[in-house]
Amino acid sequence: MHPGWEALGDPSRLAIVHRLAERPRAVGELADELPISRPAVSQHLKVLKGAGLVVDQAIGTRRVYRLSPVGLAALRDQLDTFWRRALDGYQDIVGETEEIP
Amino acid sequence: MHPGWEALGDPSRLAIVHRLAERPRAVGELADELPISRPAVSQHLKVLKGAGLVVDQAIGTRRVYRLSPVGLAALRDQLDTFWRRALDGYQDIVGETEEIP
DNA sequence: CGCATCGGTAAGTCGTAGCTTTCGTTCGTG
DNA sequence: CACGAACGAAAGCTACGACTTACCGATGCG
Repeated sequence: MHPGWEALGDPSRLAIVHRLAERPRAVGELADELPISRPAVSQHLKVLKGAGLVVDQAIGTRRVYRLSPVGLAALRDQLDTFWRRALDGYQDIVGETEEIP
Repeated sequence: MHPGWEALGDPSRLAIVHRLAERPRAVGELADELPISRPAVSQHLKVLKGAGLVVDQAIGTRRVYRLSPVGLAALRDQLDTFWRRALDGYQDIVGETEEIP
């Protein structure tokens, strides 16, 4: 639903991803560690879930969130494509400087 | 100077990166293809440059921008780390379901 | 030299994303 | 069954970022 890159663009959401990379956590657990309120964390998790970067699991009254490998892999692959194309362009600049002295 | 993830968070900047992935382009060239004005493109390029995602090269009156491999690799590696940690967490959930029946 | 092209900077406007507070709902527990 | 814990949803406020127009410096060309 959400573009994915915009999800990681926000500092608070990136911080959440960092915490979830260590281990899965509940909403309140994240809110305790971050300088924002718990509803704010919920809103961010909603965006991250919409982008397919996290998945949630209900355990009693708590909701445990964890990173989603598929969503992260999609962004990583796209970034990897950019990186490869950037290398190709870097080859060009070397070739040009030799051809146009 | 800029966090890097916020740079790719904006749709216009992501579009610029997409174009630069095809081939290096000048500022006006990008502005013609995008639905925003040329100064807006300049501002976005400034952010991307601050994040180390692009490098510029003056050719006459024109300024040609191209993707920077190092900046992109940094983000890709960090995303790859997230992905690997996500896979580890996925292993845990399988183990738990077997241990707590 | 003027003149045009190309691009960065400054100033100002406007929308929206992020946050908070409040409320409603679900689930576990005594 | 009543109470508390945990979370999501709604409403409202505010600050910031993305855009625009206008201006100015630098380079190339006749």
